[in-house]
Amino acid sequence: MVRPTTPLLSRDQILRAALQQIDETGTLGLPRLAKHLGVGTSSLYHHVKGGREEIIEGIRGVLSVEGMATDPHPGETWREFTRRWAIGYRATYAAHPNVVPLLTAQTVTHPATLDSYEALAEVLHDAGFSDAELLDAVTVLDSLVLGSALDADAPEEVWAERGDSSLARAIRATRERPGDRSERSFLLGLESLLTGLEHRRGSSRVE
Amino acid sequence: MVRPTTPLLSRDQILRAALQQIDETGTLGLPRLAKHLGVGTSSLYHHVKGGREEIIEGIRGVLSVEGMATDPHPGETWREFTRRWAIGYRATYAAHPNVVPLLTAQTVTHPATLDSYEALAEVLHDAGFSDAELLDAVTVLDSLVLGSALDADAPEEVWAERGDSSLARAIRATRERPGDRSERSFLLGLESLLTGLEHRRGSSRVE
DNA sequence: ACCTGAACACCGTTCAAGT
DNA sequence: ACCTGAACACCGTTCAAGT
Repeated sequence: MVRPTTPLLSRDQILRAALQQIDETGTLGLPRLAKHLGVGTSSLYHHVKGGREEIIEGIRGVLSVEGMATDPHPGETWREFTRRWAIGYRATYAAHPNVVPLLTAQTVTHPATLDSYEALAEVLHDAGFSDAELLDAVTVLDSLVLGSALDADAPEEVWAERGDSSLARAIRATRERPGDRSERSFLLGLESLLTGLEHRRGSSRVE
Repeated sequence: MVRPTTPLLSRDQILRAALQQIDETGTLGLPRLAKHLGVGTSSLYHHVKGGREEIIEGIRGVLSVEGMATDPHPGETWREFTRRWAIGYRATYAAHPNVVPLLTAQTVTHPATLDSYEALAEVLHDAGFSDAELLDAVTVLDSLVLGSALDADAPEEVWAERGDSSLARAIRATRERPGDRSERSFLLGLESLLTGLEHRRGSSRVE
């Protein structure tokens, strides 16, 4: 078959299959992906002209749409919105830990992702944060979220194998799913940051 | 020449050249690296048996030795040591932003890096942090540092091109080297975390 | 022990040919 | 517009051969 009457592929289908492959294997291989879709490798390029890079950026878009906050609820304070923004952002990436390293290796260009950052910036602006404060806030929140998503992925067996050490002992002492520890310390960090931001905003406020 | 009387290569030499190549080009290619060293690609494997992966892990080791704190100074409080640990850790990676994505893609196994985490854990333990608190502290600090190192790498032109937006406006309003913003918000976040940790330790202390 | 060159099994991307 | 198969220029890794 050369050109089917109804397309065998769609952009969305490719992104979904790619995400699944990354979740399952930790890597993205185009030949493997095409095979899984029952198609030749070069066929992918008809739906995703930018190739591998565009596929990864497309996945970022899918995840952003699914998990990142964009609109403040009525009556929501900046602190509530920011918390919701950060928690949603992190949860989405923590659910697909293997994609995070791929995403961090390339620049954010997807509109859905950028829109979500913009929404956070606007909420902070309306709450009275100055330009500089707002920039710091977005930056530091982004850092914590990304770092936490990477951490959620990190295996802790390395420590178990090290035998006697404070860290190994602490890990053994608090038996739980690694993901729980990662999430709990993220939430702890998030509240600390929110408090820190609130305090700083107060200190340089004009009105 | 088949086997020179004095070796053409050394492990250290390879790691250094690899780091330089990543700094300059953003990627690590073994054929390119070997060519730069004036040697065949397969020669690398005599000094670094684990190949590409071991080279990257070796770079992590070099950077850890150079920049991560391991021993508390006399009279240093846990907060002072933790601050120094985090700042050194981040500065080292921020100085080589291109290596960070490569490092986050693979598990930490280098002893020098693990030793540094262990040193932090011990300081916190001695300061009266419980196992659970200590684990949270190390995790959240690690997250912030890694996330900040990634952020330091992110170009902000993306925003400039977006025209009118709160974030773009804020970036234009605070003209400065991007690295400065990144470092400043890291320091802000760090102090917030330290305060948060101090507060939490107090709340669950026994003695 | 250390270097070489060839060989192996892969990559991602492009493109002419076909409907 | 959409799929194919061949072609291109790469990868990282292994290994026998050589000193």
